[in-house]
Amino acid sequence: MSDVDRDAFRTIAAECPGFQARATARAITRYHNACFRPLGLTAEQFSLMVGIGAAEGVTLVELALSAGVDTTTLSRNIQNLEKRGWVYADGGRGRAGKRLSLTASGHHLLAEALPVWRQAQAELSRRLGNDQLQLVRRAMVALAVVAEPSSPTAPEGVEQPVS
Amino acid sequence: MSDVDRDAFRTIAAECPGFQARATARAITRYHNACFRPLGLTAEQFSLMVGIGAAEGVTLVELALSAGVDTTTLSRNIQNLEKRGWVYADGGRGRAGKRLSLTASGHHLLAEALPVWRQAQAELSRRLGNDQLQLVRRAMVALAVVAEPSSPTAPEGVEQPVS
DNA sequence: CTCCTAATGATGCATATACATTATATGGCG
DNA sequence: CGCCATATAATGTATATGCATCATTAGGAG
Repeated sequence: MSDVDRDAFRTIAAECPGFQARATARAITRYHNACFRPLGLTAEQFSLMVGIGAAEGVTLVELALSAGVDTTTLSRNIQNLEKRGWVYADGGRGRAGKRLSLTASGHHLLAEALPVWRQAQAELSRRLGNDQLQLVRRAMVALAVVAEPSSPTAPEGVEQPVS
Repeated sequence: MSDVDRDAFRTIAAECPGFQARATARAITRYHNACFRPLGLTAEQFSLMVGIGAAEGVTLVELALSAGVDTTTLSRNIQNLEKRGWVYADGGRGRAGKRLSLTASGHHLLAEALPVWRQAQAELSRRLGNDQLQLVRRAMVALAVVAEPSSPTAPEGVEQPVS
């Protein structure tokens, strides 16, 4: 192994936005998981329930698109929420789609989780500064957009779905 | 469900940095996975092998710390790389720690993956602009730092490990 | 020299993630 | 009215992730 290789590897480790995106997602997910743990809720479960509460009756496909998650992943995650009685699904296989809504139990739990999220958010804002927190969120939105395979300018070697 | 609740949920969905960090990490990981798929390599496997190649002989604990990943997660991910014959581990249980290095096979694979990564990186830079790409990476580093439980200013309810 | 503490690695369990594939139902066309 | 192409959900398989816990080993105290 030459020094050239080692330097190349160090450069990549320091510059790869994908590596950093994963590391950051892991860190903030651990943070939120710890916050929500007393409620028996994970960060991702909270996000999905918020997404459903924000648009009751949303279909599985719509929610998957807005969350940037594969429909098969969302299918299983929603099944978990259904098992716990927090989410109710109307409809199933077929063109109509599976329409999602919060149960009374789910709505109650989410009401308890809201102040927990607000405190966690306030703490992040205090540590990083509100301007910087908004800036990083918007920057991550922009990065996700250009990384999407459905972006109008796909990289070579990444096939576009024929529509 | 009142309109107040729905608006609150929409605000949270639009403002939560954790949700966006996960969505962005998923998107860019899908992008890199597609790039590395012809090599039989995942984005995370690439990142770990780059981390090992950048500091041969690094211990499992050190690599976990630099990658911001739990040691138990890294333990299993490294086992996967060992099974494939890309990584060699010297030492094991005990205070000495498990020292990691690339095998000849792993080094060869990584050499093939380097130009693939560079092209993917160049494509991202072209789409987002190099300044913006560097900005978002640095912003994510900052977010990860303040979200770490080991941060000097922990949020209430998140215990610090007694050292 | 022996024992014990602490650091380290691995495992059990649960959730999360996505590609490939299968199962199902529906809307439209003949 | 019946069939089928297509949209949708679910499942099989594999990787990734982390907490709680267990297993192992080395370093130090006595």
